[in-house]
Amino acid sequence: MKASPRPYHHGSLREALLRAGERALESGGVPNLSLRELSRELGVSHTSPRRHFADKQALLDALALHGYERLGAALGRAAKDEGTFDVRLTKLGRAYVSFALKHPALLAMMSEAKHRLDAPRELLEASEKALAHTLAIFAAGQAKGAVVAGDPLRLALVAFAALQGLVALSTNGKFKGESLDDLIGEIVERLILGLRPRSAVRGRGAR
Amino acid sequence: MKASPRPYHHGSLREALLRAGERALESGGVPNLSLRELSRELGVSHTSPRRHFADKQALLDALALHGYERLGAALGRAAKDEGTFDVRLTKLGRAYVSFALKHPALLAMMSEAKHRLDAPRELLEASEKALAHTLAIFAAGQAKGAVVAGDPLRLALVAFAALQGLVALSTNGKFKGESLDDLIGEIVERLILGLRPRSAVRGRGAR
DNA sequence: GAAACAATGTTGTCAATGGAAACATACTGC
DNA sequence: GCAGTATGTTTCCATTGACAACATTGTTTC
Repeated sequence: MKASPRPYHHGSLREALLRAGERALESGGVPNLSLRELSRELGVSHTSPRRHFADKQALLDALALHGYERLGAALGRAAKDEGTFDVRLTKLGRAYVSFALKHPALLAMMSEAKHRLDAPRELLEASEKALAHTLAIFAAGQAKGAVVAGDPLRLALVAFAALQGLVALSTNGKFKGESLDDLIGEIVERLILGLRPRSAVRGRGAR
Repeated sequence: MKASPRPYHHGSLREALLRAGERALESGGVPNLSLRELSRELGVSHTSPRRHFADKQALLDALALHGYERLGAALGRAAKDEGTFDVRLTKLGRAYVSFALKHPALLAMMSEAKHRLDAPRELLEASEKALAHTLAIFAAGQAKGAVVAGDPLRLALVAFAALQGLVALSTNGKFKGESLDDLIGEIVERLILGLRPRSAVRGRGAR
């Protein structure tokens, strides 16, 4: 179990803090994550985390970064360059929701951390990789003529908005008996239909 | 300015706490809202809020409730029974985003509060009223044949997901030069197109 | 191999916070 | 007027994040 045979006092406090921190985060959100409580769990003094993370936010940022790396990897696997646009986008959506269901509190914190004014550059970079996968799917879809023309970034944002909302709903859990799996399918399907190329596109709606 | 001429010690501490609390919330999120800080601002002792709100969460719940009432009213005005389905849905979307831009931290907190396991019943009821407006628009749209058939609740959830995502994006603020106003139009337009009735609907996508 | 050095962890301390109990004051209804 | 209640105060406690000074362990250099 122990990755390192205990090179130092504790061994690998930093990783242990990340593990325990994520556990605490998932069971009660950010306010439930206490540096002192983590220290107690790990059997170290209450200031030792400071050696690895300048403050609580630094630990959260590190957790968020790790989260984005895993999310990016999961989306990357799901969005592999195979199949039609519809299939790829559906798989991407399912992967996103799957991650959200497994790590709801982490994902919420990730989003918060990214939106902070002084968010670390690495975090922003990692979060953009997720969008990059979506972007690639759209570019490929346009090349095949499966998606309406236009700035792929803009279209990806449309899809991203829907996925984000999907996640918000899925974290909610139950929809009065609705099957989440079916709901994902329906949302992505509607999204795909709305993105199909058309001869004439109606006006932009009310102004 | 002062609503009541000062009937008691402070006058209307409860309302003052709500006002000051929302201000604090909008400038720094939940962790920035300190009961003691509020008390200082209002010139009362640090435990007086307890007479009106059992704990910090109770104050947050009250703020969230008030927020949902205002949001519901705004959506209700926007979704008035006039115009086509497209126009109504677009107006609803714009109203939602407008609210999100005016009260970003409040809206985020509202969502959190609603998802808490022990969220007060009133809060859930108030939040469902917002969805109710969307639902009404869909029911009317189906009656006119502007929307594909199906459970209106389910379809409203699809739209709600997209709007929720729209809000998540809009709170972000800037999209590398994209105009938010145009983006709203585009998202709602795509949503509408995807919801149009069709003769044959393709499969649900990858499983 | 020993001394300088850096990395890691500890002890002690502080201010701020949320929360609780006991007490004081101002309004209200009778 | 007077009892009762709503509102606000004073005092106190445990927890938390953060900081400084110190101790210990491992590494590097001669």
